[in-house]
Amino acid sequence: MTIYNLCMNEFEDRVYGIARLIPKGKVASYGQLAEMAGYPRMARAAGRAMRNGPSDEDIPYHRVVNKSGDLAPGHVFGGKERQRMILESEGIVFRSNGRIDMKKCIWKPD
DNA sequence: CACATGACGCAAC
DNA sequence: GGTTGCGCCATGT
Repeated sequence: MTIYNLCMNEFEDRVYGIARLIPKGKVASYGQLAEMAGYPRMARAAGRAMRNGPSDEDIPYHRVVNKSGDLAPGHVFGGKERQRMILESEGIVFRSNGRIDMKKCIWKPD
């Protein structure tokens, strides 16, 4: 166990705490979560955190997406169609290109 | 140690 | 709008 592991634990805990706050009908980007957690330029690590995260029902992993509005690679939520279904059922608006309308759906916390 | 890979993001074209 | 290349950081080989 190194100092780096400890920092990552802190980072991940913060990311999970923030992700939990994403309201239904909104989405947040990986970079956004990283920045809100106080670690800008850690978008990739945020993505990794989502992959390794605990199976906690309170953490809406499906609401965390790429900044350009595309979904997680197919092997995560049992297919992009699946993730899209979930998001659409929450009110997320998709564009004809199959990506989220980030203009409307990006989460802007107070 | 060098290199590749990935739920990323940005600038440049 | 789209593609490409590069920087980013943690991990894996």
